[in-house]
Amino acid sequence: MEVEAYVGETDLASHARFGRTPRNAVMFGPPGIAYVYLVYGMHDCLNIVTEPPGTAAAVLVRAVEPLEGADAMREARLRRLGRRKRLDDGAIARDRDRLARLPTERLASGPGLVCAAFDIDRSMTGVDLCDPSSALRVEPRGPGDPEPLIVAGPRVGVAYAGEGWAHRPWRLAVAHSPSVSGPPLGG
DNA sequence: AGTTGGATGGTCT
DNA sequence: GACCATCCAACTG
Repeated sequence: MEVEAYVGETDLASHARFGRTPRNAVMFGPPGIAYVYLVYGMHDCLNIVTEPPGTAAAVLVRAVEPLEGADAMREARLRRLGRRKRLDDGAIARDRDRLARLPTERLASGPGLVCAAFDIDRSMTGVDLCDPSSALRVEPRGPGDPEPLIVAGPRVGVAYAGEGWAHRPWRLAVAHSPSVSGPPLGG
């Protein structure tokens, strides 16, 4: 499990840095709501709005450790790959084989991969992730589960934000989790 | 095992 | 018209 915090309009790494726009409007609303955007023309990324209305903060879900549903995640990722423009039968077979070999803990180990594995796209923006009846939701840790140790490091891919913001340790992950993305972080 | 570059389209100045 | 809160294949050694 791995997330990144984006703390408001003053955070020059955040989509909220331009103020309220059509894309980021949901960030200015109530917390617990999904904000899904498209990066690099092909990858969806899931955020959870985290602060009361008026404060445009959110958490980017960068990686998740699958506890169940691995087969469904493999199917969802294969379907998403199927939307690529060139798809001959050989390429599809190769994708299926690669996904079958991919360890379960790596099925959602990246922000784009989380959305591919859970079949999340921009149409999910606005969904209430705290409503137990939502198809997509977050749930509290089980009563028997121990509180995990959290490690922190700089956020990924935000060099454009400049010295003041780029290396703040707002990338957070469960220590020793097999399901994290990108560069290792301290701990 | 580490590096490089292509894919691909929405968003903002 | 530039820039991405990315992923993966195809190289190098």
